[in-house]
Order: sequence, then C-alpha cells, then structure tokens
Amino acid sequence: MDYTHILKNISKHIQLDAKEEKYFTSLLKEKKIKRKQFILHENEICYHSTFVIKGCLRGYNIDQNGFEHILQFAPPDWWIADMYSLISQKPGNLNIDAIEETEVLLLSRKDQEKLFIEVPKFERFFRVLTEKSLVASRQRILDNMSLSALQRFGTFCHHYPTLIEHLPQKLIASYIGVTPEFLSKVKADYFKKL
Amino acid sequence: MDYTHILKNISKHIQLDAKEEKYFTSLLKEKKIKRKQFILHENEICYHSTFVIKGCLRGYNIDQNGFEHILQFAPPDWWIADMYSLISQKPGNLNIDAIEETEVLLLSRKDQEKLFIEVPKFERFFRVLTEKSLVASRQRILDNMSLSALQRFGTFCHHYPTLIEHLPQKLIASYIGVTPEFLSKVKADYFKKL
DNA sequence: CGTCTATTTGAATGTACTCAAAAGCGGTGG
DNA sequence: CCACCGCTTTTGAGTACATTCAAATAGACG
Repeated sequence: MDYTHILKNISKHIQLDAKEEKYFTSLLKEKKIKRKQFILHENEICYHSTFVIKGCLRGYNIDQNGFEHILQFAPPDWWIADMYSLISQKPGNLNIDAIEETEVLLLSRKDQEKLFIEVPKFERFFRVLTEKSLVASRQRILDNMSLSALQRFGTFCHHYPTLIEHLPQKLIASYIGVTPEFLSKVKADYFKKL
Repeated sequence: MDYTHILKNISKHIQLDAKEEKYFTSLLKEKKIKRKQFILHENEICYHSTFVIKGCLRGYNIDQNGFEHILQFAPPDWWIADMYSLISQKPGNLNIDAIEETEVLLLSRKDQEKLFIEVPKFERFFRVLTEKSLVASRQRILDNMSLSALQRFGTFCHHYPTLIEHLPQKLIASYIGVTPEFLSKVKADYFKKL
C-alpha cells in the first residue's frame, strides 16, 4: 500500500516519527471507487474523512427543485467529508461520488478521535486543515456575493487550472452557481476577450 | 474583569482547571469599542481573535464597486477575526467594526499559539470551533446558491431572531446578498404571507 | 427641532434562468 | 471501424428575479 501521498500531505504541517506514521497508517482503509459510484448519500451519516490519492470526487447537495450544487471537488491530495454529519454524527445533506475512477484512503471519525488523544499532533494537523478550509469557504461566499458569473468563471480557471482540462462544464457550472446553458454563453464571452 | 462569559463559552467543549483558567485569562486583553469604530481595516494584518462579551461587531468586505458584503455578525458569545490574515499573518481583505457600543476580549495569535503548546486542550477547543464555523460557512454557500432572496431572508429571521430586532435592514441586506431596496420589497412580501 | 441616514416605492434595466431545439462528442456494440 | 445512442454543449427567444436610479417618506441622533 502506498502511503507516501498522505504522509507527505501531513508533513506539510506536523512532523511524525516512524512509530507515529505506522500507527496512523494502520488506521487507514483503502478504497477504489468507480466513476459515478457514491461514497456518501444525503440523509446518511458520514463516518469517514476521505483522502484522495488518485482520481477526483465531488461533494454536492441537491436542492428542493432537484438542482445539484457542488460544494467541493476533491482531486488528489485533498480531504473530503460531509463535515456537518461527520462532527454531529447525524444525517447530512451532502452526496459524495466519483467523477472518475478514484482511489482513496478512509479515516473513520472514531479512529480520528483516538488519534487526537494518542498523537495530539493530529489535533493540530486537522485544526490547521480546517482553518484553511474555512478561509477558502469564506472567500467563496464573498466571491459569490460580489462577482459576476463571468468573473467567477475566471476565478475558477485561475484557481483550478488543472481541473478545467478534464471536467465537464456542467460540473463547473454547478460549482460556480450558474446553469450549464448560461455557463456556455459566459465561456464564449470569456474566450472572446483573450 | 468579568471572564464568566468566555469561560462558559470554552467549557462547552473542554474542561479547564483553576490554574489553566487563570493562565488563559491572563492572556486576554479587554477592549471597549464605540459604535462605528474599527478593530480591523482591510489590508491590515489581523493579530487577534476577538471574543464579544456585549454589543455586536460585523466583519465585511468592500468589493471593487464599493459595495459592502457582510461575512459575519458577532453578537455576544461569538468569536470573530479575519481568519485568512490571522493564520497567514499577511494583509487581509476584511473590515471589522462595531454596530453598537461593544465590549470584547482579545487573544493575540502569538498567545494563542503559546496556549496551544502550554495547554493542548485549547488546540482541541479551537479545532472544534473552527469545524463548526466551517459547517456554517458551507451551508451558507449552499443556501446562497439554492435559495431565493425571500427564502434567504426567511432563513436569516429563523436563524438570528434576536439580531433581527435591532439590526438596520441595510445590514441584513448586505449579509444575505441583496440591495437594501430589494430587501425592502422582499420583506413586504414576507410579512404579507404570514 | 433640524439634519442626516435608512427605508419605501416605482419605473426602467440587466443578469441570469427557462424551455426548446440543434449540434457536438464519446462510448459501445455490431 | 463505423453507426448509433445518450449525454453534454451550444444557440436562441422569452421570462423572471434582482439591480439601478430617482424621489418621497420615515426615523434616529445630536
């Protein structure tokens, strides 16, 4: 099993010795997820934090009119979960599924909490991770309130240049908060101006 | 000095003994903020986490067209900061000022980091706090994408019943992401339907 | 009080959505 | 390897939700 990615990800914020690394990796479960396969449905309880090694997941909500709104893409080296459900252990409102063939490592909330006690450095690691997510999430709120669809598309292209390549526009539309039809028109304008 | 509010706030998630409480409170600085007075301007570095005891603060961004977008209200018992600037110690894009006469306690990032090391329980406390903020922030992204202005106003009234009372509508408009003029019309519809 | 700011109301405008249809693209099976 | 099917993307016309601008009214603070 290849834990190099996740250990590298963690070493960005905390230093682990060999024993700690071994303990941590012993808690992880590997999983392969096929395209369109779900790892979480809304109204289910989210039991795991998921770290993506390869491929790409998406976390999204379906509103009362049946429209999908993507909260998060999770390309390699990203963590994803329904945070509400994970911390409350109540049914959440997020769906998480695979955009393509994906490989992940799962860390259960129970093991995570054990980890916080056994190796307090992990408390720090996830605090830092959560702080960064919060920063990104708040910036997105501001962007959604202050930018036009055209500007949000530009921001997205700039922020996720690699995702743009192999992501259906439909999904980008659902992330930046417009209809696919309108994104198509926006994109035309965007590339006209270059 | 009255630390009962903040100690009660903290005891929701972690238990402190007398010595730890004393150490923690020794790090806090008290401050009184007049209406319209700033505790942080955009392009400044945010050095403190701020806990509100009395009154109300707001954190907001001003976009390139000069419009204000409120990211957060901080009534009593809430924490507020420009998280981006606080964790990166680089200039941020948030303004924080007082909506009314307000009393706060300040915890500097340096002291906070010392606290994480001296009393690791605080690492846990702020992790939990940040997780909850993240949950709220992500739900707000979804609400902004899936709900109409009327629905967002309803959600706001339901979520912050006490704030509604003494908050200028202008500020509510700036929080839910509409113009004050339009909120005025939305509100008329809202109360017609009751 | 008087002034300044907040709120309401209305008409015109704009940005993004809806619905419908056509065109493009990709995968699958014959 | 090609043909077909389903799904995505494009295009267009009509519509809706929210903004802009302007003016009148109401309210708050010194």
